[in-house]
Amino acid sequence: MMSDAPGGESLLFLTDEQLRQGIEAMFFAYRGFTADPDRILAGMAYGRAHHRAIHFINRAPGTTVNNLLILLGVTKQSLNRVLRTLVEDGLVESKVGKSDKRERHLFLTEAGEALERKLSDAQRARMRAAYRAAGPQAVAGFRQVLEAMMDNDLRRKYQVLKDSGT
Amino acid sequence: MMSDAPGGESLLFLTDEQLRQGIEAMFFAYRGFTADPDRILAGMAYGRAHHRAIHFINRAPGTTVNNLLILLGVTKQSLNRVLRTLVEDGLVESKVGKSDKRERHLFLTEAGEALERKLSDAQRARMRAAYRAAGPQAVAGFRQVLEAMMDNDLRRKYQVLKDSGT
DNA sequence: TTGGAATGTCAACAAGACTGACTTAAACTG
DNA sequence: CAGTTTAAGTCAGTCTTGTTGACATTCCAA
Repeated sequence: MMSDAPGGESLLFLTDEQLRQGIEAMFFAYRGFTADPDRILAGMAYGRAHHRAIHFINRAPGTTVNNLLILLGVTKQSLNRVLRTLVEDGLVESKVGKSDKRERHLFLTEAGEALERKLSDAQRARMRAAYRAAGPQAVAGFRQVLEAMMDNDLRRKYQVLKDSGT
Repeated sequence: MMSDAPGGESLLFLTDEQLRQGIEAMFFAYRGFTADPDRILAGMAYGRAHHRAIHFINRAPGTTVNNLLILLGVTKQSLNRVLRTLVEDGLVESKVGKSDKRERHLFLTEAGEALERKLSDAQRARMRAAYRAAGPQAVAGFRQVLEAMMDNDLRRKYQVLKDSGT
């Protein structure tokens, strides 16, 4: 296993203690990462699940229900509960597919876009501050490690989203 | 801190699109981060909450309930349920404080340590693989951005843990 | 010494995930 | 065309993990 190159840098930073610190950093940072949107949503009848749905519908407008639940990694029953309230409240629109009428394509309404903006403004502000504080080189490393940490199938989906955004 | 060289890289990488990619990377990576322990715990009657408790009790043996719930960011009632099952199952020992009898000091039993090892071995293996794939420089950046993303009070607690481990 | 603060426990409830079984409609296939 | 598969949605029930509220015990300070 262990490519134990003697004296190399690659040994030093891979002690159990270093790895443990990375794990804890990940845990605490994720709390910060979700804190601002959570606060905004706490007032309304929504939670993190709604945020995630809104985020990805905004990111890939017209996406199907099936697509979305794979991306989110939840069951359709779980997603459906969330989606139903969002449609009822007029934040999301669900349109029957043109070529395949079994599919429902999802879009944000204006109200949905407004909430999306509010949530992602808050989250981006924190991200921006962290990026600023750490500097460009750190950001590149951050992204590299995160990508390496993903499961293979999710990494592929992430890449697709990334490229579609450019 | 900022090194805001005009026209430099530090402007370019802060577009909304770049920030959005960082947000999504964080989301997908966290899924990978928790996947292995989740799989292990799925078989037993435990979940992520138990993992977190076990992790931090191992990290700071003798810690009090109050300490732990601040670290975990949950209510004492929520933590208590988890703790109770762990004590009942003989993974955690709870000792009444000597100087202050209101406090309970928490320790892992041998069985608790065994489970801790199993869980953290899996999580560290993924972390190690990600670190290896990304390289030492990327790891430094990763850690910097994560620390900058934490809330202030959590960052302080994280630092204390980090120093105690060395 | 007494009243408030801190620590932890018990009970009840809500959000959000899960599985399993089922329906409807549309698309595909032999 | 009949039969199967796929996409979406629903209903019911369970589990984990979070919440509030009420309460007991212990400590400390006025």
